[in-house]
Amino acid sequence: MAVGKIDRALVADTALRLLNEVGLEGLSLRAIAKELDVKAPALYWHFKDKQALLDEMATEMYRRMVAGAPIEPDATWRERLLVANRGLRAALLSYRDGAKVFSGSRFTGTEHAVQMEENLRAFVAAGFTLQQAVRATTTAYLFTLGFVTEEQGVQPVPGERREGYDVAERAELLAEFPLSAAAGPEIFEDYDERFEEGLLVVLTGIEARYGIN
Amino acid sequence: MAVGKIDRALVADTALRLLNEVGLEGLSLRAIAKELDVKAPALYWHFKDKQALLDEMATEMYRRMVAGAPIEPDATWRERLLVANRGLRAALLSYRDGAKVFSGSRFTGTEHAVQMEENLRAFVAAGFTLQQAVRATTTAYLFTLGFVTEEQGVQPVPGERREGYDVAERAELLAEFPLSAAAGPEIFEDYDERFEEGLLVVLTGIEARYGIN
DNA sequence: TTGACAACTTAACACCGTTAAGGAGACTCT
DNA sequence: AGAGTCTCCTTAACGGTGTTAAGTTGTCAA
Repeated sequence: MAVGKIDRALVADTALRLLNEVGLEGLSLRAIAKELDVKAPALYWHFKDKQALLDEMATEMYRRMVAGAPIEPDATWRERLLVANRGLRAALLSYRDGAKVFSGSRFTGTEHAVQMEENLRAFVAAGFTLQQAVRATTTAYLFTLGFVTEEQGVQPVPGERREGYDVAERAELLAEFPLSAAAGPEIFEDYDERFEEGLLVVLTGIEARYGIN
Repeated sequence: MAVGKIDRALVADTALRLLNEVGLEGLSLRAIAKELDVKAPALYWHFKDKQALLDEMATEMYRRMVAGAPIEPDATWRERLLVANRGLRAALLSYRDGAKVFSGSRFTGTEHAVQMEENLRAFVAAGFTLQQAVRATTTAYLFTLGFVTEEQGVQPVPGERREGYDVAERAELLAEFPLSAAAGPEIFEDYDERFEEGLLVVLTGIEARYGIN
């Protein structure tokens, strides 16, 4: 594709684009290399192994999430958690298998700490202890990660559904379990609304447990 | 190893045992087959592909979780969520990469619905609508899944730590971000306590949001 | 005794991540 | 200008992967 010079950012960007077409399983170094008009071992000049490339992809996803969901400096802790977690979900959903790539990787560099520091400062200013601030934010973060992981397991890409997740068929199988059968739509549909609801539950819990306005 | 007949349950059990030695990455069909004194293609007689075997493994993990964390028939909804989620975490932690295997798979059969049905019934009896019941339980479930996924990313097996997660080293790198640096132990240590705390936040949120005693 | 079926083996395919060795081109130093 | 060095890439190869096709063995039934 591209003929110019290749660097880490270009590789990561290309890999992210390809990810949406082939999924994590199909994301081989040879496929990425072909997209860059290069042979697979060339990638080893820029990354020590495939995991390092995945780490860079996750970091880039995080960068785009921060850019796509900016937080106002005077936002309350509630607004911060809402914006950050909605933004995280949106960022993960914008790539096939985004949650898997993200949660299996670690950030490169320390860039991500900018946002983290600002958030912690705001929480502490709002009356949280540092410990409470970390626990509150990670509880919400881990819920979001779990949610999207599950969501993408059923719906790899918004709109298309993975086979074997037909709600009607499931209801037949679970005929002896009426409540479980009836719960089908509540488990495999309406992800947007259910995410909001779950996030709200977590925020409500944080407020009630830590007693901050 | 074993010389007698092989069936799905034995394969899944053997694979789970091997999982703890080699991790998900090292869990090849050839390795599993060797453990059973059989060649790899033999496994295709019992499972249509590797994912089907992983599904059976996840189902077996779930069975052991239910057996290891029994719920008293007259337990309150709070007790149910506590026991179920603590039990889930314990079950996932008892296998290397347990959370990844679990969340990447789907249950075989309908056996899991027994427990689900009983839980939903109890929640509805306690005053939840079915929708609220499902949302409450899945919110807690997804938090637990996210938590253990992250936990096992840092600590593949309780006690041993993955490289690159040294808290002191991390604090140096994040010298410009004092709060983030100080948050290190709160992010990478004390998983037991932090899980309890997060779970409590979720339960508190459920109670407050749905207004059930 | 023949035939069918279950449960396996052998051989092979296409693909994977990764390493070793080397080569083309640009840059620097004398 | 020439030699040397460094960057960035290629070619070739290694051992491994999931999976399929075809053939083999043993067991039970008609």
